[in-house]
Amino acid sequence: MSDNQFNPLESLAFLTNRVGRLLSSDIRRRAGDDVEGLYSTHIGVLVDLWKQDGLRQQDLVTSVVKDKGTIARALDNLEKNGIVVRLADARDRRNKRIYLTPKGKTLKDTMLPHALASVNEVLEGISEEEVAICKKVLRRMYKRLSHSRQEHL
Amino acid sequence: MSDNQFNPLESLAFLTNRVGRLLSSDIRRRAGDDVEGLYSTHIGVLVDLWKQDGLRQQDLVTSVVKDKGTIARALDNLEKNGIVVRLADARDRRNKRIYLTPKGKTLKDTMLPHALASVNEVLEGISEEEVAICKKVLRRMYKRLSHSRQEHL
DNA sequence: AATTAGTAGTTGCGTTTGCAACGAAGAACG
DNA sequence: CGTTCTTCGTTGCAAACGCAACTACTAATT
Repeated sequence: MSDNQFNPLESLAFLTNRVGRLLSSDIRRRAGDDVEGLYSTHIGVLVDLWKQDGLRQQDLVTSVVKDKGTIARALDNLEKNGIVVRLADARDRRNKRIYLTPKGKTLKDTMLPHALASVNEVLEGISEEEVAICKKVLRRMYKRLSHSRQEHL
Repeated sequence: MSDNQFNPLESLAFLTNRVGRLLSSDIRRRAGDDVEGLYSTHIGVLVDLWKQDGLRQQDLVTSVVKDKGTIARALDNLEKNGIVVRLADARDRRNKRIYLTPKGKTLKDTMLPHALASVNEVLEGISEEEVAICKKVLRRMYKRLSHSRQEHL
């Protein structure tokens, strides 16, 4: 059996899966006590919120690519720990807006360095062009997959 | 807050995570009834076995990048469904070798086309060179992360 | 205005997951 | 040999996950 038959699969479907999981756990390992009780879903949510505060819960579902229920419970957890608050949108009360508390904003300063250190160390020696191309390919895959996903729901 | 601060993170740690998950579920969606009861871990295990039959259980743990227990239970499931068998290695009876049954080998023919179709469709319009670079970067990341992971266990 | 359809979020349920503690088998050392 | 150390696999447990059913609210149609 030829290995070539598997290369696209092996290299992309499963490599992305595995690299993604390893990166998350590497970041957690580095952050250690700083992220006590925070798991990869929480970190994913926080990264989005650090980027833009006040997102709707549904935005997080789309972006983190997990189930509504999973996100709802992750937010329960973050809210219970005083890291975010949920506020109903005045214009459309179906929506809830998620805001970082001061504690949530502080967490950014403690965690982000670990996350950046992890990524930088892993990418050391790889040229910026190559990294840029890799990102571009992944972004494209992401875009198409999330479209075709919505079509089939 | 500058977005640049997030780019490496957003693009790699989380993109890989999300693309990986989307790809798995896309493959499952395409395969439909053919993969009744098979989840992403099972598919990951099977892809490895299709590539090389008779792997040790530990090899799968390393390659699929999940916990020992997770793999043990995934194999319980696959064995119960008559897709693989576990045989103790005669030379070192701590090891168990995992072999595909005829049913497991047949499954390859039904599932692999779906998996390949998914990947090919998602990559359409992206040049082979770019895909190759993307793979190279991911492989490198994978290698480093799995090393640093073992060091810290 | 009333009915219908659609969207956002919550909750119950069964499965999967990672962690940690355990047992079994071999390796290394005296 | 016998003891200790390591490696591979299993199992208990609690947390996280996806799915599906449900509620609350809004939009569209009549």
